[in-house]
Amino acid sequence: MNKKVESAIKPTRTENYAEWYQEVIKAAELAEVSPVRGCMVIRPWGYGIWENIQSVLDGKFKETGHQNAYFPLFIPISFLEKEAKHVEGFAKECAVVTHHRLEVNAEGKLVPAPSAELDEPLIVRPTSETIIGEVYAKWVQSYRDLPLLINQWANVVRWEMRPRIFLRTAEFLWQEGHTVHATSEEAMEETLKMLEVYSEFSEKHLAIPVIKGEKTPKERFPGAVHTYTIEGMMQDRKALQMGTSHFLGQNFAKASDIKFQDKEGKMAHAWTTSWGVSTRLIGGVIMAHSDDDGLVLPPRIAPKHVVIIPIFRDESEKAGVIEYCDTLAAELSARYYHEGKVRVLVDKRDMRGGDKTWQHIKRGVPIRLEVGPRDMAAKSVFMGRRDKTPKDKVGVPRDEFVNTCVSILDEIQAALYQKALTERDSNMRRIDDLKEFEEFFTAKSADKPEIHGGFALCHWSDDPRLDAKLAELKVTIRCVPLSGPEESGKCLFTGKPSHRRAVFAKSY
RNA sequence: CGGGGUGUAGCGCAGUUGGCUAGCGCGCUUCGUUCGGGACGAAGAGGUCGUGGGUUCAAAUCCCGCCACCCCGACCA
Repeated sequence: MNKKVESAIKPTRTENYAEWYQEVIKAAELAEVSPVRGCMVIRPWGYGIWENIQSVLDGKFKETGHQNAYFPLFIPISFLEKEAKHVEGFAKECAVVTHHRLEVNAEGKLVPAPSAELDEPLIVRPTSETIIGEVYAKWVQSYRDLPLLINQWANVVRWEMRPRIFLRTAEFLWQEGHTVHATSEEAMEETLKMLEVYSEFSEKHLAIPVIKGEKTPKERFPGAVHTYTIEGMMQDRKALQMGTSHFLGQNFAKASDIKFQDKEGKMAHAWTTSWGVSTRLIGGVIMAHSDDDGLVLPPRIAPKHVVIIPIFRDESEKAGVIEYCDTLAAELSARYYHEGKVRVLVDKRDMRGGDKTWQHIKRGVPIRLEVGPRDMAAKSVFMGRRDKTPKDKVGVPRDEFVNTCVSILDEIQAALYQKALTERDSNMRRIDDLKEFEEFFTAKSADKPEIHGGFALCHWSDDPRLDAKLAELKVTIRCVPLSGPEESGKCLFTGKPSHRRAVFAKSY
């Protein structure tokens, strides 16, 4: 009986990472492609993760003094035109609304009515700096109106040429914070404060270690003075930009004419910031933690923490087992776990236990309990943890499980973070030699590249030779880490003096 | 948007030198046997072959257009 261990997801990560990613999404019922080009349908399990992300972040935004508001989906084209770099950055990926009515033509087809053409076309927001700026200009009159600290939860549209579910879709969900300040210092403080909120959220809730850093001028948000980022490493060792926070200086304040009168009665343009994270985070969670049996969810954002699977032979056993499970579920649901309660599902669906179990494995539920007549008699539960192998299950006294459930969830959370951190750190290194750099980022088999590379910390300079080499290796500068110590060195590519290392990686 | 690939049942695929009523596996429904486990047997349900045109006695199959998805680029959260 030499049964080969088969993975629930095929292909595996090492066989074909890109395909594995999509299979996990399918198997876990997170999302699917929609009938609309480039857009995804987020299924209940995937949306449940987003709701948890939202609820935690929303709490943090409010703790840091922000309020939610909502601004229009449509933006007049002329608004976008106000900031030159901003136009350049977004114009080529904008959806444009040109008409406000349809009519039936001679062939019986619905077409935009020529008589209903808009005087000024509207774009569907790719981001809201310009429309919000326009409104803020009216709201901000005096230094007493500042700071203005607002966030909005919204959908945005960027007409992407190459969509990938959660990572890059034409429409996606996000939050965008937009703040206005009286001084440059205050705006910068806000920018970095929100970067810190993101980084803490990523590490504590998503269990993904991140590097906080500043984007180089080439990678900056269109119109920003400084763009900060958190960069996480996925299991294929590529970097994922998981959140950004922008110090916009006075660029947008000038473009939208956000002015205020200071204490001395002088007029001045304000200083603004913007910051956001999106449903891309779900893609990050998938790629950072999942294995060849499917999704693995950090408990703190899992839609369900515990799934109880009742096991019974026939109808005569059913009622008793279900009751035992319901009572257990009620007790567990009364326990506090961080921001809320323990989220429990009793899976009573009429289907085979094995199928059910595998489904929950593939969906990444942190703890599975299988409960049958024998467990009832022994006052115990049979527990499987998603951070262990599917066969690794243990019997635990029922009451002990109720009492330790919350700490087990914390254990799983910590284990996932630790694993991701170890993985990240073992694939991150300082490189001071160009040859080593090239080897680091070159796959051994060119036709079917294996998982390789990682984060390279290198000295650098702004130079065309560097750009050419990076383009050749398909590597980008992810950021210049904020915590990076000043140290003198030489640019890897030009030999010019450098005083700080940047993170180099392939990326999504 | 450039290069390559794919579109046949819910999913995975075969059929594609044009030719009977379009097939297989998984899944689904019902019944039975099993069952601390992704079971087995039997009987069923389910398809205008991505879409629009063309060629032909005859098109899933050949030709042209379009659309969508996947992969590799360029761009980006």
